[in-house]
Amino acid sequence: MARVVKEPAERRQEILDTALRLFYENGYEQTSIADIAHALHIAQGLCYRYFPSKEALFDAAIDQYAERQAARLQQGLHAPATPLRQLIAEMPTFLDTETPDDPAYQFCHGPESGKVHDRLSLLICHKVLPVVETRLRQAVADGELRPCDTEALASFCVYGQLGLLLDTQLPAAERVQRLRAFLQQQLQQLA
Amino acid sequence: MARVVKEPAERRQEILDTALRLFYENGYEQTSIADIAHALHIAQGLCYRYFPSKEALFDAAIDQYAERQAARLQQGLHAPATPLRQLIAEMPTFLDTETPDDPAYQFCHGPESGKVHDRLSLLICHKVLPVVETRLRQAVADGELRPCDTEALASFCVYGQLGLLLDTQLPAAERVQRLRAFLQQQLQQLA
Amino acid sequence: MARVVKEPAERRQEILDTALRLFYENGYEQTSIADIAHALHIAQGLCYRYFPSKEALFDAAIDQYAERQAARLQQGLHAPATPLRQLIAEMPTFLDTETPDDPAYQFCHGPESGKVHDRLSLLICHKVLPVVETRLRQAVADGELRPCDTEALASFCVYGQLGLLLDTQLPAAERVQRLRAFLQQQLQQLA
Amino acid sequence: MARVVKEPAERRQEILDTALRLFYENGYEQTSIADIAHALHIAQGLCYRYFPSKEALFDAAIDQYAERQAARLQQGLHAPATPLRQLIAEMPTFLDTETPDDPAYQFCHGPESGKVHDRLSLLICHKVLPVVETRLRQAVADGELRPCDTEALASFCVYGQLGLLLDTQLPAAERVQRLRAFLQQQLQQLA
DNA sequence: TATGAATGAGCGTTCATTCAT
DNA sequence: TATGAATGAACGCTCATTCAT
Repeated sequence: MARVVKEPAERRQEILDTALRLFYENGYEQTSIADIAHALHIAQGLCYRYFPSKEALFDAAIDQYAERQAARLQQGLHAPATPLRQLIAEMPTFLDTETPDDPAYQFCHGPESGKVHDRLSLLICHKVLPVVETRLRQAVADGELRPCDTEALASFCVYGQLGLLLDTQLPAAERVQRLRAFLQQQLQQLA
Repeated sequence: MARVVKEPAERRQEILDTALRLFYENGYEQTSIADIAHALHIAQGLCYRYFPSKEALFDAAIDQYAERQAARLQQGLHAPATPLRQLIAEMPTFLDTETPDDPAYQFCHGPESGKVHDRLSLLICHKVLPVVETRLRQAVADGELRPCDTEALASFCVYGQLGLLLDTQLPAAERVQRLRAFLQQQLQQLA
Repeated sequence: MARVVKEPAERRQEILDTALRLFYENGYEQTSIADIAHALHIAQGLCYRYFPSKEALFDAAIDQYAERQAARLQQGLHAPATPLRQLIAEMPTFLDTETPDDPAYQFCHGPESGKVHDRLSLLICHKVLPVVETRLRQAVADGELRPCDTEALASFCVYGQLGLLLDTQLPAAERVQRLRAFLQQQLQQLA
Repeated sequence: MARVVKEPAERRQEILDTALRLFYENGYEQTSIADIAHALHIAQGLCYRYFPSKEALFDAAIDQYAERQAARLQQGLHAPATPLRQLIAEMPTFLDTETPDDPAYQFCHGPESGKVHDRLSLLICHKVLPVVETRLRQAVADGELRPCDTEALASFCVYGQLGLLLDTQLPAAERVQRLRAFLQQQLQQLA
């Protein structure tokens, strides 16, 4: 086939993106390196110049995605002089988004392969947890929040969303709205 | 080899138990049907009389385990005339236990293969959620709790624990204690 | 399951009939002993009381069928004082039949699995060949036919039909009719 | 093992040739992909780069062989200005040959596994039939042959040989000779 | 005679990974 | 950097066959 040469960083990213998509849509086991290479129009061997194994590629792909979501949230939370109220209003967005262009959109609305979705959900929560806890601690320091077990509170704020978010029975919009309302109410009681 | 004939129900349960243990200890992919059969001293083919595929065996195994955990919790929650306070005090036990004999003990303290542990955690939460919500609704009806979005509250009570429970840095005992304290405090505010 | 006891001969025949049907419809490899036993509502092990192996069962099944077809033809050919003309008119019936009750009907009109159909066709021809040759030799003795290589003639009369009979493009009725017309014409030239 | 890289077309042909030989000698079921790969000194997996399944490999192998036999006959039949007499004299060669170097030699004289031989015989006849019919139609057009059901005639000329050819009792040379003599005599009557 | 749970060997197939080009 | 033919080990699964009941 026509040999196409690209910048290593670009190639690497291409592979990560396509791998994540396929793993997410079809599951880890049901996605072979051949599938990924085929979708990218590259040779199988090329994947191994960028990642030492399939497992490493998978880990890198979901890790990068989770990292991005955590970074997005961090930006929102650390905007200077943003009150906790704001935090509450924005919290659910780390898992969802209303703009279909956002890669997170796929996460909540696209086709999904249960197992990978589960893992990704937990990984994102895992990375988001310290971000939220830091903000909560700051809120306590600022007097916005009464002193409490901020780690536990962060755990409930972050992981507690999963029950509703993973409930595929409910319309996505409703899940988000109810989460916001609930969180807002709870946090006000802790002020 | 000496041929041992057993009641189908007994054989089936044997396979489920051993399969869950091996999947949990070594991971889904790292556990072959041959491993399971070998551990049971049975022929590989016998597994296929009881489960149509490895995937189906895995699903059945984790499903049964999660179901049992949910049933355990339900018993505790529906003891007649038990106040919500009690509920709070017992909640974390659906994922943990102090008695090493309990199968749940393994879950929190045994060796674990991350991916299966993740899936099992979410599955248990998934099955426990409606149980808790039902109890919360009853609490509202009894005047123990102010009216609120019980579904969201249940989601936070159940899934919210995962952040701390999955934090392998903390000693298991501490995780449970802090969760209880936190939940108790929260629910009292909602009374 | 309810234990049903039958006359050995009857059981054996049941097994042969069902085996032939399944082999014919699904192919030899695609038909397992379990399939046959299941269709008969008997235990797998029972097949092995009547036939030593799957291969033996298959051979017995197609052999019996072919034998029957040959016997049918022989009756027609050896009816006392039947002229060769009659023979010609009846010949194609060894592979086909117009009565749907006849087991041969299935052969030409039912669903079929190519490979078994091929084998069965050749086996029937193989068994029919000597029957036809004997009749041809008698025809020569009776002066109905000029002396010739009766074995070769029988080969062409019997196997020669396969080309048209196996042509699934043509309607079954047409195949038979054309074969009769052609054979009749040919044999008249040899008178 | 030392890795040997070949042109895909060459590899593919190697596999086809060896597969046909082993299938023919030992039968379809008795020949495993491992056997074929072993005989070729290649890895089993390589067979699956060229053929999607064992069945597909088998079909491709016998199909290619039958196609070649049909092509050989076609050349002989369509030599310009060759009279039908010639056709008759050459007909049997589509299934047999006197030169041991010819792959067809193996077919009639080599070791054989009944079932594969049967299938191959019928497949060759199937492919040869239209070739012969075309020639017969031309013969009618040329006035070499009286008008008749050329399709039926072709069927008898081609498939009719099988009875003698498959008669393993007779010496191969005798089968061929008698077939030629018989066909020649028959076709002359149709002139 | 009949059952059906159990065996165990084998097979087709897949696929992560390597390497000659 | 990139290709893709080739490897080879493993694995899921099937199934003819056996045997305790």
